[in-house]
Amino acid sequence: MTKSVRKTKQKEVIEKYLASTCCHPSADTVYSEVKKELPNISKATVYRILRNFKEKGKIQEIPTDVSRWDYKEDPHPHFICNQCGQIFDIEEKVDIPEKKKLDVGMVESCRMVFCGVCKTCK
Amino acid sequence: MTKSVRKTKQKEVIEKYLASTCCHPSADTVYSEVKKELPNISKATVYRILRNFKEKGKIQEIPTDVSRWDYKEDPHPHFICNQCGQIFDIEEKVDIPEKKKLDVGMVESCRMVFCGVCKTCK
DNA sequence: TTCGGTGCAAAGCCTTTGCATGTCT
DNA sequence: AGACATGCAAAGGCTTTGCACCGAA
Repeated sequence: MTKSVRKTKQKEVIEKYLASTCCHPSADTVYSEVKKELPNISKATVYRILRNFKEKGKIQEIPTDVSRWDYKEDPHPHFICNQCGQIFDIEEKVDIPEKKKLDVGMVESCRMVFCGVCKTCK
Repeated sequence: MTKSVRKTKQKEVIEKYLASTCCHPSADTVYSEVKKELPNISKATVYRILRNFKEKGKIQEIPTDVSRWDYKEDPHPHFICNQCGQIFDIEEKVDIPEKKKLDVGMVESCRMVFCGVCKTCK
């Protein structure tokens, strides 16, 4: 694993793209988009940088079959539309038991995904 | 996709195993365990049957990197220990917004995974 | 007999890794 | 210069698919 201590064009462009979009891109989408600006970038680099960003807490991974990435530092739930497949951020308060004590142990983090049909599709 | 209308030894043994265990097995674990009783069963069959059970609502898929399977009909949160990797069922009430209306749309289902360190590991 | 289910092997997909080359500091 | 990051291709790991054979109804 890289230590990710140096500034590189690749990191810069990927971070810029993540910050600019609100479409919760997959690694593959990040790759295609960033490739427009850096035609020689490799998929491996995208994966490595996304992993790094995640470890730094700069982005969070949304657990779906295909991992998608969210440019937000604070963890929050997501809503996946069963019809169009789009992913939405949930801004509304929904009792996330961060730092909560459950019987089995202390909750340090929590991933929450809601599924349903979004307004547009309905 | 199979229509899953016939009783087969494979389905029977897999269901029996799922019902008997509380270890949230992965597809691969199901395969190894069931293989003891049905040495000729193939992995493809295990995957097909697990998918069927899920579609029937007989089991639920827990979203992790590797899918694991839970023999329960009612959806409930899970707790994954960061240390030993074990998965626990959360019995305690934690406001699951099933059938709840969010801004983006109507919630039909919800997947919730808590991470932390379990009592035993601590 | 019929058509769904199974086993096997191959293919698919997403992601990671090994290694030589390039490049920040 | 030296450690770290990247690109490329190959390998990995999990899951699905194609196809011929098997077997429940």
